[in-house]
Amino acid sequence: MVNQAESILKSSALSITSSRKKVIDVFLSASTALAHQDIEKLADQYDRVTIYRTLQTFLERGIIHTIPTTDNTIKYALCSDDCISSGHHHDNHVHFLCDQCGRTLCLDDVMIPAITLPKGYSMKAINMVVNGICKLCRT
Amino acid sequence: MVNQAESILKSSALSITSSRKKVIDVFLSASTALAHQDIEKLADQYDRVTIYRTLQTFLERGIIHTIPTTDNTIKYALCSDDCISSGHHHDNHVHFLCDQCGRTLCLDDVMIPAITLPKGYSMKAINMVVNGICKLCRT
DNA sequence: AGTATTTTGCAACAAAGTTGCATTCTACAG
DNA sequence: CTGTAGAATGCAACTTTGTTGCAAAATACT
Repeated sequence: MVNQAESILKSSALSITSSRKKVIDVFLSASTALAHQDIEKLADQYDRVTIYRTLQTFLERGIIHTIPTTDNTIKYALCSDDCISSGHHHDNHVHFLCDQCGRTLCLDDVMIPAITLPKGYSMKAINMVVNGICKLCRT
Repeated sequence: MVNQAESILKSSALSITSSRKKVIDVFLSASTALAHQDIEKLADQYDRVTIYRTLQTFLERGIIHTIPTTDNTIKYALCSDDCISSGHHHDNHVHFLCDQCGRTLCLDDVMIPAITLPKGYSMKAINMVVNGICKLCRT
């Protein structure tokens, strides 16, 4: 059986190292988007700098993407399969940030509606982030 | 003639100090949203800490609001008049981040469309940020 | 004008992110 | 399977960003 992390690295033409596999595994087993700090803690056998560089590389290759948040933290999440394979990034679902538990979730079923920009503006990417209380915190 | 900065401070029941006036003036004369760093440079006669605290205060009073961005910077922008006066914040226009010049603009004319969240989620705020090339950079 | 209260600046600190370089690891040719 | 070029890692030092406590200064109000 082929490791999922390894196949992701292979399809991005990246060399397979234990730190990279670990970071991908962390994402795969996380149900939410992660801050740098979270990843550092969950992969604490690796150097802080290595995590920075790994995330940087993954961003460039489109393995992960960032989610803008209203607090000052950047969150990272794995791109969905079709997002990776298509080469260029199109992440067109809405993200949800729970004000209570702080988790960032991908609402894969909620698409970002189309908008019309004023004349002269061209769009390369679009992000939609909702703040509120998530399902788990309400029950 | 009454200073615009002073009237903003008065309507928020804040004491009028030169640093606060300066920060508001910086926003008033800026055509774009500003990062903390920008404000620090444009109001560099004041201490770094004072800028932090001033922005904090303005956020609490709803004089300014934050704009989430995909890079790791928070941008601040003045709230529009009706946004301030209504007491509770509703910032329902789209923001634009130019990948070329780095400027963050409020597209006041482009409203955020309504979306439907999955069952169990409640919405408190919503943000929509478009990345691309702005009007000025295209010409 | 005098005074209680708020705001500011300074200093010290904590956290986050970056860079250069020597060492180690990976991929690949032979 | 082994040797090696090139890539990735860890370490140390550093810069930037953000926070906290406290004394001095400024503001609002009597």
